[in-house]
Amino acid sequence: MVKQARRREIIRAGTTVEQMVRAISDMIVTGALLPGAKLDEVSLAVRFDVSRTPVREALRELGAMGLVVREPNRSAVVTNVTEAYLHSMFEAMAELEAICAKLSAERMTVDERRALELMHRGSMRLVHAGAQEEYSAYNTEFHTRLYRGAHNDHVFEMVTWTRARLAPFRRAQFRLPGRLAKSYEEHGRIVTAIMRADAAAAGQAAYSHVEIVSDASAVFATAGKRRARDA
Amino acid sequence: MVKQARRREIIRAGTTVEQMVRAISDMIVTGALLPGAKLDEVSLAVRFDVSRTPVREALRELGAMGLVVREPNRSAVVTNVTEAYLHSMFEAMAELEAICAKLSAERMTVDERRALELMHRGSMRLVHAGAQEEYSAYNTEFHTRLYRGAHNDHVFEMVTWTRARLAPFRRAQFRLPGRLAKSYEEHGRIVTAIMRADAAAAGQAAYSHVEIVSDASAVFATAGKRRARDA
DNA sequence: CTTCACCGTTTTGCATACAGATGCCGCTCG
DNA sequence: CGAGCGGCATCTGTATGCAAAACGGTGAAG
Repeated sequence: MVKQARRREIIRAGTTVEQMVRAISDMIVTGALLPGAKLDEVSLAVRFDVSRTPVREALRELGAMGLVVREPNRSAVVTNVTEAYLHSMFEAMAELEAICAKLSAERMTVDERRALELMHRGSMRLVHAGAQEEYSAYNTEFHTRLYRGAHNDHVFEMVTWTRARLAPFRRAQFRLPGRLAKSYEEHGRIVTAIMRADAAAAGQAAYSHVEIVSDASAVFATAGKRRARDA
Repeated sequence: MVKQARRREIIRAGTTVEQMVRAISDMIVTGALLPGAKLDEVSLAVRFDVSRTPVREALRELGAMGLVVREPNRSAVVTNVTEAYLHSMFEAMAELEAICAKLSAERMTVDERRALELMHRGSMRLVHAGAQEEYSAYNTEFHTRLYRGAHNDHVFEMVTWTRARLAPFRRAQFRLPGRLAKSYEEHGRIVTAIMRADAAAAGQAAYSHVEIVSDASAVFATAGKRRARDA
């Protein structure tokens, strides 16, 4: 503890709360921290080389975002959800994607449309190569472009938030054989509708593109007995 | 400060963080705290009879909810938004209401449908009486029933969150003459569609029921010079 | 008259200390 | 042998103190 104080005088060490929030939420989203994992304040404080005070603030913020669950006098826990809630998130995601696609079809600038189409075409090779990692990156950018193209900041926030909460539960997305090609084809349908400014078609294509999976047994298995409580 | 410690031994005084979050967010939502108002930690600490630590946590949580804006080394400020962002929230609200109405038309139980219709009919008298306060309460319950009737918890969270953020900007809702009757009639259209399980009609009726108003000049006026900065 | 710089005051950010709550483990008693 | 209980270890919740950053006002220079 004294060491810490001394160190702060020399290097500007210690992380800010914002950085911690980012770091922890990244760990949750990427699956480094699985649903059900306990986040005790002291360990985190040591890990980030700060005192418990900023850690607590970060955890509270994560709690407000829904990434962790906090009960009084108990450690924060990476949020685990019931299958019903998971299903509701996927369904909501489909609706949000549909809204974004619809609005994108109506509002994207010429440049945005062109860029979307270009990127989409350019990544066809990833499908043939079966490059899962790279395709996943392309996929993220594709969807982000849709979200931005809607030109509605609040919708953007909602969809980003939902996507983050959903991320821990769909990590193995492109592992299944043929999923890449199917995804790419569905993207193509969305792109076509947007280029035609066909809002209804874009919305439908985007809605059906979201795989509404409520089976998270793999994740639930690792989370163990927490499962029942988070209802 | 010593006084505080002594007092805590006698009465269980001091508010919990959760209570403070509730209290402050209520003040923001009801308009007791106008957009642009500064929330300094010490004043709040005194007001709630706690130290700055829990106040800071409450403010951080409110920040994560979007009700206050926090910049480094600066007081938290009740969120003010640009007209563009305000517009995006209203538009998002319309989309969310449409989703809820659509899903309600598909999924409400018989009891839920009956209760909705009964409440709606029962409050016709409020329109004739011009009872703005009571109508406002009915209105809130009406919409909440729609949100619940969608049977989608994540959508419920999003719509509740959006409504809370929007609340400070539409307080004078039912003041305009004829607005009550118009609102009631629009509700009627939604109810009818839901009773018929006509999802598309319910969605459209709900969408057009949301008045997309992006003129918040009244609120902005009180917020003063903060207005320009919150972009 | 305006603008910029400097210094004291105020306020935030964080570390630390302490009190209360929770959970665990062994002990005792039935 | 099992169930209930007490005490200890651990962890959260909050108060407090200190350092650093921002704000405000005054004065001097242009």
